[in-house]
Amino acid sequence: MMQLKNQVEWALHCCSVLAALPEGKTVPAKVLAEFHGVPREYLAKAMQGLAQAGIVAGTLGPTGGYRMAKDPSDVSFLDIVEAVEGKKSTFACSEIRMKNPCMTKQERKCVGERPCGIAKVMWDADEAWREHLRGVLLSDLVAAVGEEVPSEVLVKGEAWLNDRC
Amino acid sequence: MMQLKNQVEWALHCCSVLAALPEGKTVPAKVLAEFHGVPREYLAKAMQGLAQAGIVAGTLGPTGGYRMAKDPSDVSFLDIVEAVEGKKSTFACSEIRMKNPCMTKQERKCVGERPCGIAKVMWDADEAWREHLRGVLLSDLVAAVGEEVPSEVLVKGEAWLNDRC
DNA sequence: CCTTTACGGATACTATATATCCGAAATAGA
DNA sequence: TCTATTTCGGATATATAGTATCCGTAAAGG
Ligand code: SF4
Ligand code: SF4
Repeated sequence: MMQLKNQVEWALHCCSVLAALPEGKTVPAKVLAEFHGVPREYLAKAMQGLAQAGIVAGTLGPTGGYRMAKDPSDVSFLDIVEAVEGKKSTFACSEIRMKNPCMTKQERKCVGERPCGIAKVMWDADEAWREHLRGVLLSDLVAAVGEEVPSEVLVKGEAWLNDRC
Repeated sequence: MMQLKNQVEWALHCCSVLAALPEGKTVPAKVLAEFHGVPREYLAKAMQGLAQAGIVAGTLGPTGGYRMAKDPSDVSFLDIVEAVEGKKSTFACSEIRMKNPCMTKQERKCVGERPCGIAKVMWDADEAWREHLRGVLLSDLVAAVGEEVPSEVLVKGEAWLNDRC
């Protein structure tokens, strides 16, 4: 099916929340999970991925939780996606040419050294995908949310968060 | 892991073989599988996908097999990829906003009707990927193979195919 | 008539995604 | 100091999708 894990969607949403937070404030995974209606333990794994990538920072203890580790204008969609999904190409080449029964060992080696037309096209397509995600920043998302979501809803959400962390 | 099925690679290779074939000639799935060193029955499923998409045509009976159903300059990489992989977007949106506990039913509906910033970015990235694959034709691949692969290897492969169909 | 082929459905096996659980270390507050 | 809370990493279980095989049917050629 070639689908991104659902953790990617969650991570993007969580980042958009954290990026809009006042300086110094932290939100624990438990609250983020309840806010988005997703399983706490599994979301925690995604947050750990973001933390390892240096996008968010987790602080321990009561009053602990997550906050942004970078400026939102310095984090791209690609950074977030790759932090939880990994950086592997969508096209896995199994070096099928090497199995061709009508080539000698030497010919296999020769062909194997040359760049492959098929793989190049597929990898370039991946790169076009990444390039598009690289071009959109977390700050853009925050701005879009500010415009698209009614302010009363934003205020209510903020109050809800303040209420539990 | 977000990877294309290996059938995609096989399908691309098979198409590059079929597209280089002399007019009227057909190659059965059994031979294509042996030529690429992949399981026959599973490759057959991919070929059926290509046939359903109208890219190749299968003919029954002895001396039967597959041939191109379209001109190679009229078939894009995207056509082949989508024929075996499907057309679904890599980003599946689970309408997470609807689960937010601090919104009323009415507000959920309102937000749900507006275009979503996150989904739009992800879908646009997919479209950039598709656009790149749309731009490369099967005829381009055939030409590249003709240039990259030593002619003696091509001749040997042709002879190998002639030998069994 | 017999063989070969594509085709479609059913089935088994394997890898990945999804989800949960636990113990350890850190930290804030009583 | 003690307790509660949190992140973190590893281990484990379950569900789903990818991989692979099998079989019966229909069509076509020799
Ligand atoms: S020809 Fe290209 S796509 Fe095929 S196996 Fe080789 S490198 Fe991979
Ligand atoms: S906000 Fe966008 S990405 Fe998130 S659930 Fe809604 S449509 Fe999907």
